[in-house]
Order: sequence, then structure tokens, then C-alpha cells
Amino acid sequence: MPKTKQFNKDKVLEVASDIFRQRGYNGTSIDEILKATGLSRSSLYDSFNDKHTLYIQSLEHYKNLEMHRYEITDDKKLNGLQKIEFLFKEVVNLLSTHPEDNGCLMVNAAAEMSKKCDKTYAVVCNNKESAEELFTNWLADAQNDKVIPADKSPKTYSPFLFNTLCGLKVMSQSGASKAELNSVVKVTLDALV
Amino acid sequence: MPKTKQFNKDKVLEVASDIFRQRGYNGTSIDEILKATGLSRSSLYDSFNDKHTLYIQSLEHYKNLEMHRYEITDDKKLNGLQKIEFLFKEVVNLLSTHPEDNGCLMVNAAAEMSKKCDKTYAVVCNNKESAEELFTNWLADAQNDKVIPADKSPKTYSPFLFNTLCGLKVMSQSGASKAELNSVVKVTLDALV
DNA sequence: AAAATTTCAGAATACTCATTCCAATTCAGA
DNA sequence: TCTGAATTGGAATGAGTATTCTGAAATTTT
Repeated sequence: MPKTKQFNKDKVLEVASDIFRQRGYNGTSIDEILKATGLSRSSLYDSFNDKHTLYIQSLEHYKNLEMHRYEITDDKKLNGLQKIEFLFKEVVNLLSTHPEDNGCLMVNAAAEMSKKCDKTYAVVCNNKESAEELFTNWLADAQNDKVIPADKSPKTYSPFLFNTLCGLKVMSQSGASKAELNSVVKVTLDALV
Repeated sequence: MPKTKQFNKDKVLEVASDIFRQRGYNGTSIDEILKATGLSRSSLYDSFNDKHTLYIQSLEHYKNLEMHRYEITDDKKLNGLQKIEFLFKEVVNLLSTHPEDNGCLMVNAAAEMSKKCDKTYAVVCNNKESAEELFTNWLADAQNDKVIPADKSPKTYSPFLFNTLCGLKVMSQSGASKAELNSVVKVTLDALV
């Protein structure tokens, strides 16, 4: 009997997370999200409760999407080190392809909200752990394949890789050129071998 | 004949930059700044024009202060590599001493405003260049003192160091422990030798 | 002490924002 | 086709915002 939902919740989160990414939590108005999603005010509040809930769900959606993009690298026939290299090249390409629109919602959320909102903090921490876990696995693979030395413990090098990744996202907002980002990646990868 | 200013502009910028650091540009209201500085509304608008101008001046003030803190390292009787190490240890201490209040205005500004405001972008870029210049000098010193190999070009390693620095500031907002930050620093420094 | 000129307090203005609410619309199932 | 529950558009609400303005208070120099 009920009328069916006229919109797809994931699509809405997709659009919303992109606006939050560009404009931040405090810089985004509900009206902007309504316009971008085409949703009615009532539908939005009915489905997502309030702006803050929508933000947290957008964060989670973004995190899942980004991690999924990263994990796709696993399907490629590459050794662990090559996977790491592939991921970093992809990130650099993404960051430098659209210089005017290349922020990262996770980094922005860490900067803007992490200290003010426990739920944001939880997602941000969770994202860090997931990414580091991925790196840890790839580093271990690389060791098994003897492409990186056995004494370079995956557990200590994975935070280093994640740190570089976060750095790149800030650098790209600070006027760094693609060449510079690539050079940072090269030095980082050299540190592994 | 005129009444003298009842407040010190630098002190106001000090307080304002700290609030902007904690709450971001869009998250900060003029009223909060008035309360924290004790200034009257009229005095603030008389001295700083508007919120946006105050923000840019706060950014510049913060940048100068941070760079000054970094440059103090130059006074110590250390070789280039030791100076780099000292700076990173200081940053890690600062980041982990007040876990609940350890953001960096420059990183936050890069995330929140860099793409939306040319003046913010200019300060953020300028900060990057100043920091990298400092690192370049220290790396060159270290090469002269033969503590790092001659083939590690300061020009390519200084962006790497700045990248690590930015990463640390994001990591500390993402639940990284002091031990983890230190470990990132150790790997970074190992990459230099 | 008076004058000159700034500082200051706070009311007033003119938004913008998140959220609520209600009436009108829509549509799956009987 | 009719019905009932959900969806929807958009007006209404109420709080918060940056900024302006006016007149009173303050203070240094003459």
C-alpha cells in the first residue's frame, strides 16, 4: 500500500558526501544538498533524521567507497610492493587530475570534526585502521615474495605508508605539483626496499 | 590627542588563530572571538574589517609563529640531520601532549579553505615553501657534514619531509598513538641516511 | 582642565540556517 | 478504481549569523 521510495539512499549519500567533501560540514547547508540531490526537504529529514546524521552516514559511505577502490588493487596480478606502488600512483593521478577539486573527505573530516564529534572520530580512526591493515597485508606479501627485506616489519611500515598518503592529500591542497607528489611517492617506496 | 589602543593586535591574532584552529573558519562565530579576546565588537571591526580579513591575518600570524618555532632549532649546536630529528620530535611531542587539542591551523586551512579562497591558498602555499626551504638548508648542511649521502638531493627530499610533517598532523587527529607517530618519524629519518 | 579623537557597549539590521509542520500528491494493493 | 499510508512541496518557525550604527566613555596632548 505505501508509496515506494523515489530515491536511492546510496545515491543520495554519494552526492551528499561529495558536497561535504568540497564544502565541509559547517560550510554545507541543507539547501545545497537538497538542490544537488533533488530530494525534498521532508524526504531528507525523513530518511536521515538531521544534518549531522547525514554527515556521519556520508562519511561512512565515502570510507567504504574509498576502501573498495583500494581493495580492487588486490585483483591485479601484482606483488605486494607493486600493489602499493599502484595505489599511490592512482592517488597521485586522482589528486592532480582535478587540481581545483581534489580534497579528501576523510582528511577534511579529521581536520574539521574529529576533535568535536566522537562519531566522526570513530569513522576517521576506523578508516586509518582499514587502510593500514591493507598496507600491512601487502607488505607481508612483498616480504614473502622477497621484494622487500624481511627486517622491515609490516606493522611499523604500514603507518608510515598511511602517513605518506595523508600527507599527499594535504600537499595537493598546498600547491604541490604532480611531479612533486610523484617524487614524494618515489622516496616513500625507496624507503621500503 | 587620540585615545591609545587598549589591546595588542598580535595578542588578538594569537587568540583568534587559536579559536580558528580549534573550530575552523565556518565553525567560528565573531561572538566567540569577542568573548575570548575581550574585544568590543566595534573595536574588532574597526581593526580587522571583517571576519574573513581577521582569518587571513590569523593564518599569517600562525604561520610566522610556527616558522619561528622551527627556525629556533637553527640556534642549537646540531648538524643538519639532528636539526631535522629535533624538529620532528618536538612536533610529535606537541601533537601527543594535548591529544584533545592538537590540531594545526595550517592543515585545517588547507582542508577547509584552500580551494575556496585564494588568499588562504596563498598563505598555505607560502607556508609549504618556507618549511621546505628550511628542510632544504638542513639537508644541505647534513650533506656537508657527511651525515647523509651526497646523492640524496635536498630538493627532492625536502618535499618528502614536509609531506611526512603534514601526515603526522592528520594522523594525530585520526587516533594515532605517540609511539606510532614516533615510529613514522623513525622510518622517515632512516630514509635519509 | 578642556579638546580632540578614538574606543567601546550594545541595540538594530538583514540575512541564513536547521528543523518542523501541514496539506496535497502519489501509488501499491484490494 | 478506490483506498490508505507514505511521500512530497513549500510555507513557517525560531535560533544564530555577520555586520552596521549611534551615542556615550575614555584618555592623551595641549
